[in-house]
Amino acid sequence: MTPAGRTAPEPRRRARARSRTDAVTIEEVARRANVSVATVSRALRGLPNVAPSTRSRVEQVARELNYQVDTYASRLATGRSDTVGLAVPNINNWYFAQVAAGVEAVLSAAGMDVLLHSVDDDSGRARLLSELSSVRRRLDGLILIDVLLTPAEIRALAGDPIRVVTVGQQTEHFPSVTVDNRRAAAGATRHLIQLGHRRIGLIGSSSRTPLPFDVPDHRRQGYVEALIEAGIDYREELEADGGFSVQGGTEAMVHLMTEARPPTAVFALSDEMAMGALKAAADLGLHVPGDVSLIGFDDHELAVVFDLTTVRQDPEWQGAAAGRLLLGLGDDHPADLEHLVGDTRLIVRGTTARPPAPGASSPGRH
Amino acid sequence: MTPAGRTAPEPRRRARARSRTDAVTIEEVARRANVSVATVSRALRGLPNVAPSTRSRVEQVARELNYQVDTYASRLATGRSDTVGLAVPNINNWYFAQVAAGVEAVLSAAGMDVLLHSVDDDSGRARLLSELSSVRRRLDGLILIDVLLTPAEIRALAGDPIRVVTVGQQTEHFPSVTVDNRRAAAGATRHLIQLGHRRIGLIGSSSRTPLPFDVPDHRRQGYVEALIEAGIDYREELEADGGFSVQGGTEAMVHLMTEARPPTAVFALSDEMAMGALKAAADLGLHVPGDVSLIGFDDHELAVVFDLTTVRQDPEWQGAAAGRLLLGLGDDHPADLEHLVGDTRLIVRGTTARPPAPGASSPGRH
DNA sequence: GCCCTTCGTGCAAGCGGTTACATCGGATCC
DNA sequence: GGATCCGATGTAACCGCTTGCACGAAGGGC
Repeated sequence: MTPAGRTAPEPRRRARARSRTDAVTIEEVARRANVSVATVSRALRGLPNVAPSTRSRVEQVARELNYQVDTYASRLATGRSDTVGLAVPNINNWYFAQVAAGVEAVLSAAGMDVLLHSVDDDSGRARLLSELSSVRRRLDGLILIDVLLTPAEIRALAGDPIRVVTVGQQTEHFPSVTVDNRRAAAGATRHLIQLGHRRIGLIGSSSRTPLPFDVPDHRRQGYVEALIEAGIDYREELEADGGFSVQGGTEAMVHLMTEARPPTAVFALSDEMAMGALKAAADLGLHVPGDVSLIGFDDHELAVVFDLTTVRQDPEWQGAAAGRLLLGLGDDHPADLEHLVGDTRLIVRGTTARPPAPGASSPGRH
Repeated sequence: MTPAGRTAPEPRRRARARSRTDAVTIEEVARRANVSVATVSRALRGLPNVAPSTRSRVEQVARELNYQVDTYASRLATGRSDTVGLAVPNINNWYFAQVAAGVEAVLSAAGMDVLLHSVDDDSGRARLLSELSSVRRRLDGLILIDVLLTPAEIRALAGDPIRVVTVGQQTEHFPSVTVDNRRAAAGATRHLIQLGHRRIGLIGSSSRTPLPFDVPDHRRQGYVEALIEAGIDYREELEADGGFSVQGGTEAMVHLMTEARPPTAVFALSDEMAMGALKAAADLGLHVPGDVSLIGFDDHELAVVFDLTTVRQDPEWQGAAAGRLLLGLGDDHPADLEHLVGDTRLIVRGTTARPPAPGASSPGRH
């Protein structure tokens, strides 16, 4: 009556429909090379203790048969996947695309697979959250570009053997690649101040998420810091939300420049917003920098075309650096927690100049 | 003496160092739910013939234990990977990033993994070639964006169960998503002709690869076609290579406009090249469209900022469409070989106008 | 010449699922 | 009421590769 009481069915061979190409297996290679599968495995992976003659024979056979290891079988057996996830808010954004390119180049050159994971604010974000645990089950590494993590997520990841590197955002838990946004933004703002501007607008992004999004926050801090340092009051009404998009930049600029007392200079926290602002200025009949100065952030490929003054950073390098960091994070290096900081540099072009008139920050137009 | 003659070693349990998190396995779930692993597998995957009460109990246990199937084990067992490769020349390019975004959105919403594979002209391309066979062993699908395939590669892929969809390029072997580049380009050229232009330059890209790269070729064909139709001779000296980059566009424009008899209008085969050309015009002190008209192709996000006349296409839609095509390519649908053609539309903005003077194509400047 | 290493290989036990087939109890049918 | 079905489960054979351990053949040391 117990299941164990059944007569043991004799082993049967099943003619399972091979779903993929009837690819050659390691067994086939072993047979043809007159060795065991173990030897084939060792020979092909360059492990020691394989006679040179045997190795070359196996390699020969493998080549002839066009044998390719089944990565999934291998991954199952080893527990390693040589796959890293690349989580990015949205790849169709200049900055993220650049970073992604850098990451991909380094990682795929190292023979790793890169799993692209778009984490749009809403649904994607929810997905990451829910998939994080499953993700851990198939990834060796994870590169997070400007992706915010909740404390719970951090805890979950930190307890795992998975290697995590963040770009843009920085936490104390994982190695990271960032730039000194605060300082760079302060520098940009100082540039405007030195030109004589006192009413300096800011096109940024109010984090709509409950999580702190470092990048705009830090840049904003730098902006405020430079103002204070120059004895200029920070004015809330000079700040507008551009949502880090071209369109948003246009809207924010229209908003700022149609106020009762518009700024004489505007700092957009990204070049794309700055370009949108340029459009707004044109629409409003304002000359840049004649009527209003404008400075961006990124040194987007097209910034030079707009002759846009900006703060240069090198996102592709950042991505590559993140990739290298991840690769360096061998099982031996127990998370050195390296925090790389990329360069930034003020690039003065043609969209910034002295304010329209001396004392332009006063309401009188004399 | 034969190996088989050895005394069979008794089964031993190995305390293998679990490389990943000691994740809960299906076995653990089975034990706690008092069922067999088979039942767990069936219950969790929603297969029929599982008692509702059993199913919910299993689901409950799985949730409590935070069980996640090991995708690699699953993939090995089923032979399916639910992973598709996304091969693109370089993601840090507006068009490709857009397409990639579309692909990613559709595919990951369908629960598929997207493996990013950059195929830069040189090394990356070589890699694709060599990896193609191995790729087949781990991918269910492959989306090729503007990637050229050699006949050998096509043959290799076509003989496989892998589903392939191409974007941009079109072959008779795989379903594809393209736009009618020839017609769209002819339309753009006609627009210039109708404005009165007779000397129309072209900023394109001479395929440096031995393979035919359809996109620029087709656009160029459309250009030539429109010229001929209007009785205008095609002149080789009015064509310059912009390499589909901003920088290249600038160089090409400089080249064209410093010729003895420069064109009165220029058609750049991509917006990015057009923007580069805009820069060149500015550098040369030429007014657009006063001195020279300019039309692009893409309707890049920033085209509106430049007030650039262009031909709109929707790369993100194309990517999404490719993703859907791939998903629809079920094992049941035996390659319907659908060829989708996306919309294009002339967007007239401010960079095109009548030529500087009637008969501007004549050398005299009266 | 004998014992101990070192090398080169083979054996077979996993890795964690999936699934063909067997089993079993209760509902259905004459 | 007994044969028949059918739905719910369990058993265990894979999937294809990696790897700890065993083992025989040389090579070395004394």
